Amino acid sequence: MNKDYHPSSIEKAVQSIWRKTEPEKNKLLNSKNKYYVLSMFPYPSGKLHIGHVRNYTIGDVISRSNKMLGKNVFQPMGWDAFGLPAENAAIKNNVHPEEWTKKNINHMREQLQNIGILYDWQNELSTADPEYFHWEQWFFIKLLKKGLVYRKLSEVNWDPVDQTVLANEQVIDGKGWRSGAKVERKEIPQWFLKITEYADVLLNDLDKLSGWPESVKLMQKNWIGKSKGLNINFKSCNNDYLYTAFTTRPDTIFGVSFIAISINHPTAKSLSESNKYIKEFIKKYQSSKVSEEAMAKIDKDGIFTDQYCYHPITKKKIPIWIANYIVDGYGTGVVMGVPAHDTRDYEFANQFNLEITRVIESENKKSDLPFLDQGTLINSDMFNGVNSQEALNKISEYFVKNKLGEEVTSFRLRDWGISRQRYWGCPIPVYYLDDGTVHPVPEEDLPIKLPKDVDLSGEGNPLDKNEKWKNIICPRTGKRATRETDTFDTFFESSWYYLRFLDPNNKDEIFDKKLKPWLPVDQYVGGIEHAILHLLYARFFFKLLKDEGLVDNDEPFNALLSQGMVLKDGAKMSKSKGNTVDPDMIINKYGADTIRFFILFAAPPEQNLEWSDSAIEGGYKFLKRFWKLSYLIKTSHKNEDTSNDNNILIKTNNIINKVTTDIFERKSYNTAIAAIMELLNFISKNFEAKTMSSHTATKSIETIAKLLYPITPHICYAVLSEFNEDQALNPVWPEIFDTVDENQEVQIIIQINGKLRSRVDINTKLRKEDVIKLAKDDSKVQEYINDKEIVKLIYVPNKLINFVIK
RNA sequence: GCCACUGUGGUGGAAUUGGUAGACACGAGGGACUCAAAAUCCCUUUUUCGCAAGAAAGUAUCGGUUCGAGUCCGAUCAGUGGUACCA
Repeated sequence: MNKDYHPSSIEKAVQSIWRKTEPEKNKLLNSKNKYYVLSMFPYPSGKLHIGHVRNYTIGDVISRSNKMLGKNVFQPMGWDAFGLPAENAAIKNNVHPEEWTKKNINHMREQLQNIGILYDWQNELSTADPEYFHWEQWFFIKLLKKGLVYRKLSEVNWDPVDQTVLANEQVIDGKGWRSGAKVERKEIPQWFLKITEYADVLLNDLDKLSGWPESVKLMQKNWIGKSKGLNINFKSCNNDYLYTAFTTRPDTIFGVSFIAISINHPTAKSLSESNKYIKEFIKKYQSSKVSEEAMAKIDKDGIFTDQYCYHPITKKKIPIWIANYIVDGYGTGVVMGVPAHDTRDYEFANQFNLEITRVIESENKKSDLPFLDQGTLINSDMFNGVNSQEALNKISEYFVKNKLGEEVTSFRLRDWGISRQRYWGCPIPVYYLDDGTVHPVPEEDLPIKLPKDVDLSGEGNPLDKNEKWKNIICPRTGKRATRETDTFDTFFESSWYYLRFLDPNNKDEIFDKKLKPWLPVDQYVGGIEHAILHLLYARFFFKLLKDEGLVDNDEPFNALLSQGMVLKDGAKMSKSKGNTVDPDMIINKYGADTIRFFILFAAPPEQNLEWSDSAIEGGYKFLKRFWKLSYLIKTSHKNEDTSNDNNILIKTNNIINKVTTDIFERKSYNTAIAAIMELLNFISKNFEAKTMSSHTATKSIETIAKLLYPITPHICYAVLSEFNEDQALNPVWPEIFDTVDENQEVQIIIQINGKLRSRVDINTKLRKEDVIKLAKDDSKVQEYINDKEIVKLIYVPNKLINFVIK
């Protein structure tokens, strides 16, 4: 054993041993005791960043620790290879997206291997590989035939100069990132998947996910946003047109003082033809970004249409306004304005001097407007004095009975728009005949591959411009036809990759049904930023797969660890912000074990971690001390003094128990590491003071090597191979040692009126009365009690005594 | 704006079920070793007062519940993530 710790040579040697260990052939055919650990696969953006290292180290700790328990662990890795950055790189540096992506993948694979993550590399996949997206296209056609896919007009950010659709990220201050042109909203036909048909089951099945964080489930629940309410019809005063507004608060119906419609509402559009002010208003707000966030933050503006509709009960005339803050896709694009009881309506009404009528009174005292809670109805005709809860029912009944509206269940969730006007994505496998009809590509012609030779200038849609690829002959009729030039949203690929990981090279089917027992994923690990979209889409996709009979479970991910972000300068690390940290430099300087150790020690996995490189040295120092102590124990003369051994084993056992719960149950790696450090310090002191036998020292250092093995596997392999060579490659999780249980003394605290005043050591076997007597006799306590009366006494066994005195 | 989360020493964090706030580290200060440095080791390190024993204050802010609150409740402030075309 070398005296000094040389991580680079140790790590290289150990990694080469791991590589040489033959992967088990057809490992997945045996699913007994299976444990499927999945870390979210990366977008191959070029280099791994610290966020990746954190994610994959956590996944590896879970993998390796469960392997040490004897589980049959599967941990795959692959590449979410389609996406926008590849196209941006192509435009900027004139490299083909495929070439760029492949180069990145090769580099990042090497980086992952340098960190020492134990992946089943034989199951690697890339979503840009036609063998992968073949089955995505195949499945899409099944969904199309089932009627779960449809086309409709939908708004996008349009760059009028580059003649291209922009992602929200590419719109900066309302302008195109490349051209600088003012972005317009434009409606184009797009493909949608009917996720709303699954809204209820996606909501209800959240209850089955006991291994998920409550916060993620809550976010998904709120995102789906199921609400019961009323669609209320407001009849136009000019004609028979009905403005239908959805509300969850029919109890405020008497407070309606205006109707607001979106700038895309048919009425707004038709009025703009004859009214130049309305036309200008619409034009002004058509150039804002298409995002919920932008809409919600926009300064409210509106324009009166000069038209009215009737209040459905009072028949009063209500003005109709066009407002810039009404979202089209949500609800009906019509809002009934109740300023007294809605924040946004209140703001709008104040701005344009519209009537504000309070119709709900708070229970106790008068409260400020807008008043959002429920209460008692006032100014509401026959419903005065009724409370909100009751009024909701009564008013709904009234509306239904008089055919003025209907009860509806509404969801916030919208259908999933899956088409993108981009090159670097999976082609949508349909084509169009000249008569406009849409046809799926026959199964035997799949996969539809991307053409290599494309013009990636940043102007227009490369596939649409590629006449050679686009124009085809219909395989069924022999007529001229054109391919769909849209590609899939990249969330499409990441919605089912966990399935394909089981059988990535299968050329005949999406995966071999014999591998079904490996589902669902036992532990999924990934960033909290995916809490809603990716995880919801993947859950949805899994339900689609189930309905197709391809899988048997309800949910794809049994347990989820949603890891916090690694922030730099207070913000998410991303290439576009230029605040990434390259882990290579740290690995070169300190080794992979140090970076693994540090990243786990720095913060609990679920919390955000603000990166700073100053503290990493501490982890390195610890590993050096671990190495040095191992060396000393290995090489020093035998010591047969066993007098303190029992205490050392008791301490070791405590730490084994602590680390076991921290790693397997709490997933609290920072505290597990702190406990291991504490044990090393303790043993180190005793060993130097020669207060423990060599035999016990060996047992202790071996225990540390095993406890630390999932976290820093290279150094632990090297240490274990010195003490217990059989276990170096496949270590077994340590069990506690036999010890002599001595009478336990424990320190309890004594409080006077809840304030800590003294401590006493007691034997745990003492009776309550004796402990109290001991406490009362304490000199400090006597000083405080003096001749005061003890009003109350709190006794928590082995913890504390609290005297409440007067 | 809305939804979710977070806020504890100079810094990262610990306190697992409401019961000793600051474990374990980083940094800083002092010391040992050395010709010197690096490395290593030892001591101190929440703040204020005090030679000390000790006392008081203290977990973003304000308030509440409780014998007892970092932990529970209400309000406020700040930061982070998401907000449907970044992934």
